Amino acid sequence: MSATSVGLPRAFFERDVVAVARDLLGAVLLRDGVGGRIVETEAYHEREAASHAFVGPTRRNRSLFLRGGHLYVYRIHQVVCANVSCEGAGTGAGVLVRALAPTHGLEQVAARRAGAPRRAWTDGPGKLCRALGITLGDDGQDLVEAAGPVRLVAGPRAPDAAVVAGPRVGISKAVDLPWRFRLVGSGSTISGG
DNA sequence: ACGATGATTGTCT
DNA sequence: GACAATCATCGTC
Repeated sequence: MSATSVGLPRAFFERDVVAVARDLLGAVLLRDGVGGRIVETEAYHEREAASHAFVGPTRRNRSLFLRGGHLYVYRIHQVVCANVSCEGAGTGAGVLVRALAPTHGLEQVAARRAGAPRRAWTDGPGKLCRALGITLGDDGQDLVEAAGPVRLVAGPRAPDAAVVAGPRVGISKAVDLPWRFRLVGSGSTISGG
């Protein structure tokens, strides 16, 4: 409920997708006031094979090609995951939000993740979407103009010492790119996950 | 119209 | 750590 909550500007997203993925650590993702601090992200770009945008625009991935700052929500297996589009219009690039630390609307989060231990409430891309109530209906929303229920609020910049970069997980192509970023607490062990 | 394919999660060992 | 569930999307016939 801070009066200083500031939505991230368009220019933040219209940059190299890898830089945005790193800088998104610490930002707060909310849906209807429920959400938390982003602690893990991954960058995807149309020029590498692991990206949904690699094959060019399709009905499903079209949001990735919108100019930076739009939401791309897709379904995989039985789950929904959320990205934020980056770079310019026509370029398929986006940051996958892989994990966050709940800070707002804890009751809602707990209710939606009933049955899961607290540590597993929002530690995966599908889990956090369920916890926040993000659905396919949120696909294509513009986060900068905040016309929809999803908001992305700036946080203090994560110090480099607290950021760990490594290979992305859950993919079979372009596995060597170190485009996964995690925010780790002081004293935390760095494990590949 | 048909078949292969996942940017995952939960469960079992 | 390994493995199956499960279905919309996408390319091909």
